[in-house]
Amino acid sequence: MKHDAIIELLDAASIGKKVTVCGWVRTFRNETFLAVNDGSTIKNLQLVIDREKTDEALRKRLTTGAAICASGELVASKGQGQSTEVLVEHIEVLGDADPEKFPIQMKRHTMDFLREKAHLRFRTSTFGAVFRIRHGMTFAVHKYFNDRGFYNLHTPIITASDAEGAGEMFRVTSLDLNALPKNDEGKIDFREDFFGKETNLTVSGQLEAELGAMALGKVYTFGPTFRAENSNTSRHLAEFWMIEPEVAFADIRDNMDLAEDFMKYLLQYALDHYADDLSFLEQREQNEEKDKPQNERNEMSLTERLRFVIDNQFERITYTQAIDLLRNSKPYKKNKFKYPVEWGVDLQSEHERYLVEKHFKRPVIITDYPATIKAFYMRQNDDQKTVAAMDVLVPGIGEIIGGSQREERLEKLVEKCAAFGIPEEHVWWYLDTRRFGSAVHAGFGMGFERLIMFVTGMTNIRDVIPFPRTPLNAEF
RNA sequence: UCCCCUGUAGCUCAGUUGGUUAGAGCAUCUGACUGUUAAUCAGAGGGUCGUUGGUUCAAGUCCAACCGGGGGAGCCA
Repeated sequence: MKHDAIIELLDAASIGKKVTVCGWVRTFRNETFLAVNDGSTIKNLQLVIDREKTDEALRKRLTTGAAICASGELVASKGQGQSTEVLVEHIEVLGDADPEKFPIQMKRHTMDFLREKAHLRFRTSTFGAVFRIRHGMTFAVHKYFNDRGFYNLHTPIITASDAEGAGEMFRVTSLDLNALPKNDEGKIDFREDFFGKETNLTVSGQLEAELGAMALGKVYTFGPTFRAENSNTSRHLAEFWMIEPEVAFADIRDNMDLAEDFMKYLLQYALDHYADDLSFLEQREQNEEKDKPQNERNEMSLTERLRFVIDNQFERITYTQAIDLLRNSKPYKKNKFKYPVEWGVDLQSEHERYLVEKHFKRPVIITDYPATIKAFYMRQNDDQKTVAAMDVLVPGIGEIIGGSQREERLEKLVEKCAAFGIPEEHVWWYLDTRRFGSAVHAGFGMGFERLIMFVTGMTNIRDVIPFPRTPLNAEF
């Protein structure tokens, strides 16, 4: 069906043309003014319908949610709210939307309600904006890396590697769950399973990405990731998308530089290409915050926050410095923290929030954590106590990036495997990269949905992915 | 998994120390009006108060269990 995208028709340059518009009705005012949206932009196009020339039965079908196709001349609008409009000569209803039953109305809905209508929430301005931006960020991720000589690597989604310790895993099997084959010890005999061994959905593509980096130099993965944790928070999903660059001949400092530059690039890309959507989301956020007490509101607007991150250096401190800073902080001295602040214990949310939101008021990169609280593959520092790990924390969301310089020394890595109880025969292929032509390398994982939260100002991660997967929720 | 909050009309919410026939705005329907911007005006319909059980002369209101939703914590990205 040949038709014009609404985003093209809002431009005065198209005035005078005969145009055809297909889209969904947002409102129908005065039995004359039809606001139509086709997803090409957050803005609606106003169609002006001649009551005299349009029969009543047809007009009655122009209800919120209906799909229509109309043609006519694009003219400069006589009204105030828009620059152009279409004088409709012919209009057809492609799909009716029974107004008694269609749940999406032209007014404010709660995010809760729309989450239960995930199949229809795309029709709202908010979710239209969020998912246009999500697309833009996907594209920008690939563009950023491609422009800098990285290769996109498709790491496996089904994996037999269970050594990463990144969380509970979803099992993948083709066995008949009602008649599981057992071995002599009475345990499930995975030799009879599809792959002949236990397999799961991936919790990270990192280990495989490292293998690629040790030949291609700079690689990145961007794929779905699965965690079977019983997490019920506004920033966790059981199925989410993660970006994992991995770079050979790069140390922790290069890794931090990459993370910071990457984030700034993405935010700038959003500002450059999604100004209309961002300004709507900024307005939405301000409306939401009207009901909140002053101290819970954002000090800066959405676009101000994005610009602030772009224009300012990320704060870089070590874990040890963070501990010192926290122990000298007001809330610590006044006993406001619930959890202890001691060297060797992981930082709690309340501590990270204090550092990022109260003390520095900007993104913070914390490095060099105690080895005991970080993964086996992170490179041991010369102090023997800490590893070259880094977490990037941003206001409102917390950890958006986690990464490290990888342990490239075979003996050290073998020691770590033993210490973490990881059998060498499970990771022989990973260790091989350290046996043959090992080199300094580093990488990180960025939670894509957490990035989208930061860019759009949405406060629940379930509202930045089309169909969220969380405990007890796999509808749609 | 733990802590806190919550469940009343299609939606967003009121509902007093337990007390007649459970309300409002929006949406819907009917009518009016017609250059409107979430149009406006008038009228109408719309409820097993999440479920089950208990206390009571009497439960939307109090208690318990269960189910659903949200926020926070942990785990992490």
